[in-house]
Amino acid sequence: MKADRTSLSDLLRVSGFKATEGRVEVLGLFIKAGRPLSQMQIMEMLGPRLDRASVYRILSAFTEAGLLHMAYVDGRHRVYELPDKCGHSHCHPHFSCRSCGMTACLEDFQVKCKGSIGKGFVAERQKVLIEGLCPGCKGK
Amino acid sequence: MKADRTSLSDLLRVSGFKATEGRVEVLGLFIKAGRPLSQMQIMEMLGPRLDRASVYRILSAFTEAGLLHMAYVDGRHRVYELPDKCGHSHCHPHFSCRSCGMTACLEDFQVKCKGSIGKGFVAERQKVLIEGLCPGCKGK
DNA sequence: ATCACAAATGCGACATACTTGCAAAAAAAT
DNA sequence: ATTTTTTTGCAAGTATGTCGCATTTGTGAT
Repeated sequence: MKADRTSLSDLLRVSGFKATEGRVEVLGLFIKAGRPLSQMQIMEMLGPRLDRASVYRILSAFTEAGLLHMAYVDGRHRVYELPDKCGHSHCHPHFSCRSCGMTACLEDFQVKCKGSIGKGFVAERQKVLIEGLCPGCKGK
Repeated sequence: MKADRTSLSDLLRVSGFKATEGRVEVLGLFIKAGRPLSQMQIMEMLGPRLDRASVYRILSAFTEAGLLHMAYVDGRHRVYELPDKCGHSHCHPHFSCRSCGMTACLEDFQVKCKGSIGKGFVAERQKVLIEGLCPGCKGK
């Protein structure tokens, strides 16, 4: 995926947004990182160029527009990601290390569901989080 | 499951806890409720008999000892439950309505995982959350 | 290119969920 | 019953997220 400012701006405008500097930067960050990001991580990468409140607003707006998904909640942090490889009704699972908090997308891991969720319920999305230990924290 | 105070106290002591009144009440609440509970719900049920901070400490301690699981995060609330029907490496999935926030345990819904989470990673627990609409919010 | 308008931002204040330090109280051990 | 250890209540503190409002910034029209 190309991530130059012009194409990012176009993508934003197509999604109904003004292509402001902050939005271009945040969207570019997600594309460049290729992994889930939280507000805090975004702030750390951008420095004080963008206000905390603006980052929150951008994340909410992007999520509502479908440009981002809230991937999972990590402790107290909401973690967002591009909806790459996520269909309408499922999303790839994630791993989270309970020791160091490190997270990763699990691409080679499939989840099969069986059974009914109950009469009258409509399933729209499926979130799977595997908790455990990463290689670094395993030995300790 | 019997839930009289004496057996609750014994269960607590076996788990390495002092059987204080607050702990007995909180554990009894989970057993009687038979559904996931948040700190706020517990406070509402108990009234001012137990301090907010104590409830948080009890929930943390119980979770660390394996008496409870943190089932999922509902908005800003951490929701806990007894580890009934949850093995070491899997846990029954939950449903959450995106409209009204109502949640439920999915007992008749199995999740099978296939594939590797990666070399060196240790999976300890699996959290599955289905998001969608409940019967009440479906029509709107 | 400039202007005017709608929308986004920054800032400060607020809200909420949770945590921590510490003295007092309650279990358990003696 | 007395001592010891753990837990509790209270109050203050921290962290994450939200809101209102004046100011700034894109954008489309001129």
